[in-house]
Amino acid sequence: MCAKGTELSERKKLILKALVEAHIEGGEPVGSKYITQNNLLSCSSATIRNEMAELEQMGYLVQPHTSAGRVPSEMGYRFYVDTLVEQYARTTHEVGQINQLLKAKMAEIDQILETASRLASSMTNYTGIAIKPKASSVTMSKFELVSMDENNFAMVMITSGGAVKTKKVKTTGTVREDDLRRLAELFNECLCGLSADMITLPIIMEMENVMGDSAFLVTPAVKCVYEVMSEIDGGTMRLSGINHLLKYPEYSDTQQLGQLLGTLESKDEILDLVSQAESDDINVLIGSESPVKVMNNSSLVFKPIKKHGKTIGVIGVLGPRRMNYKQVLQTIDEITGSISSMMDEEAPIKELSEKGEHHGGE
Amino acid sequence: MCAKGTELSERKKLILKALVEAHIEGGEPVGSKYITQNNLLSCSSATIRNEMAELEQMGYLVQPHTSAGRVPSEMGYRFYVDTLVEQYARTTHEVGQINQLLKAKMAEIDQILETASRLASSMTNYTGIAIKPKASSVTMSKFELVSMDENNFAMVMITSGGAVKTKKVKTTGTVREDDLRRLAELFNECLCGLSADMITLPIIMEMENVMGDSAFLVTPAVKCVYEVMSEIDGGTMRLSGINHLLKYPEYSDTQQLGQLLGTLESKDEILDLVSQAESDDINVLIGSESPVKVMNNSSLVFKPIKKHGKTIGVIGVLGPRRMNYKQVLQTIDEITGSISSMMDEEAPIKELSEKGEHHGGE
DNA sequence: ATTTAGCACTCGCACAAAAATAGTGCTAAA
DNA sequence: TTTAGCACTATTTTTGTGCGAGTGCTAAAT
Repeated sequence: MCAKGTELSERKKLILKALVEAHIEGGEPVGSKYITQNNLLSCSSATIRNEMAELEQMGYLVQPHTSAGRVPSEMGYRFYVDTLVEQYARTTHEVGQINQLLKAKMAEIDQILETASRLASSMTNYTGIAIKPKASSVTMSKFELVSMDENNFAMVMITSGGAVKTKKVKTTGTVREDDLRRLAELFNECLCGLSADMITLPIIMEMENVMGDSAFLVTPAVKCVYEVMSEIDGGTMRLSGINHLLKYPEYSDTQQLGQLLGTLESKDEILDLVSQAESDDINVLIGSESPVKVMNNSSLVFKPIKKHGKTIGVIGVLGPRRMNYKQVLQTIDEITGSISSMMDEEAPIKELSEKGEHHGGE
Repeated sequence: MCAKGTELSERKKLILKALVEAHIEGGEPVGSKYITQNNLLSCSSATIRNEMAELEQMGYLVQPHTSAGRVPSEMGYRFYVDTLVEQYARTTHEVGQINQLLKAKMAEIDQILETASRLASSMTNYTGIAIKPKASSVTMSKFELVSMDENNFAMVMITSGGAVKTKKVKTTGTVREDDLRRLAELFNECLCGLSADMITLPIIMEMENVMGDSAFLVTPAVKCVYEVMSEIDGGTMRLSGINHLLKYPEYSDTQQLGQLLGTLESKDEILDLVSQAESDDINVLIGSESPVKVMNNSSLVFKPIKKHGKTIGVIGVLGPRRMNYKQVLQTIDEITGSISSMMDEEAPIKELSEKGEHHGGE
């Protein structure tokens, strides 16, 4: 908007920073006096007042009413975050902990995301968000069919992304192992590489044709493929640590909080939000920068997790606008980093063997 | 506790019922006057007052302070619910809707539960709960290994309960199709029917022995089995419609609400709670009847879903103590009923074929 | 003997006035 | 350019008061 650039004197920056942090800490408007007392600014409250007045004119600060202290405006937060992002240093001492926690739970991608979200929440004291974005177009790269009993078989699908999905299929008639093998072959031939909308009726009919007597297997199986594809497409979102929100007075308006939670649960909006804004690095949405109206006094910090260049998930944190950006930025970055690197080296397989052998010795 | 039996006169019952319902409706203490006016009790407020005084002495009512109306005590609610449970009639007109909604989403058990929880929440306006209880002891009934690429294969496991689970396994060396087949055979031979704690080191070593050169495959694969078993064991809980809670003033104490949400998220307590109380039919926990302290002014209504006599999930509703038990009991019963019956007839497979054919015509 | 009417009494709540607080803006001096 | 001091103002907190809802009791009515 009215980005006048870096017209801020060094002292103004210092004051702004101090004020933002004080406000994050306490949640209340902060006055000139407070700053002179607690911070090492070597000037008097009057000076601060002058500066603050200017900062307010420039749009960085807002005062809720005459004779209240100042509160950072959205622009103020934005400035604070931007300068912060440039400079925040990785204090590596927490990384170890993250790694350990994540490794312990290393499993499917969903689990990782869930754990990461929990982790983010508990480390920052805000609400953690884990998102598995919509995959634009899923295709299958391999099918395998496993018989379970006379009327059921399991369908194992490996997606182009390398994920393994399984569905149970109930058939109307009895299934012979033999037919299953043929069907699997057929699927591998005809359906690999096709996205959901490319599986057309003619293809299905042709397959039924080929299967002859066992044509009745085709439709339910294809239906499964459909389902899995759209399921993966759908996207997922998980929250953890909602209770943290309640600690902050800005969410004491139950009306609004209710709306917010409702919006979060319906997930679509957030899902869109996140997939749009993907800047590949940490994103910080402050207040009304978010298109979701109900998040006006909330901030959302999130960062995608990449594997081989593809986004496979997003980890983030939701909290009041006055969230502790310093800590949050750092934490999110570390968590996503840990996951990413862990993804690349892939499962720490050796561990069980060790565990197993040590087991006797302990 | 002090169950003096059915010492309640018919009129007392009527008054109690009227009062409970009035309180559910409005949320505020209800006085003698209100009852004479709105309900068809043919006596004056003074009489009601006398009766209410007695009811209070007996412990069915409580007055928050002198000169406020009465509020049902826990015991009062309990009485109300108990009589209600005997008599509540199934109004079948909503069942159709439930069936439809559930069928549309018919998929894996997790999805069903999730959908059901959502449904319960939206139909009752309270918070829906879906629980997949801890399975006391899972065993595998079949293994299948599917190669993905040189260093990865997928492991498909069919549990004793008939669920299909998949895990991706990364190996340290190259995998030949041949070895996979052998390994699968071996697993089917050695591990079927074993619960997690029965898979001991000697068994693993023996398998490694048999596999010879390809022994390196065994450990990571076994680890997966472990993981899946404990994962299934774990139990799962999902909430939906948390925002509904906020509509009720009893949750306006953000402090307490926060604790409640925290407890809910950690899920263990609720999981235990539910698996303990399993009376196989509808359970109603009113206020402090629940061992979870933080739920003192909440009620929990839930009912297990059975398949072939085994509990595979629990659907419930959480709300304020003054929840609309009539409606909730009914709804939960209908939803669980729908699911159960749907489970038995199993997937409505024909549908896709129809859909497919109509597809061209539309 | 049970129900009803009437009345005095008790709280809590909502509203209003008053006091206290905190922080600003401005002016004048350093 | 910074600082000190002071007047000003809006908010918050405290205090006080009246109103109303609802009870409990007693006495009359059925």
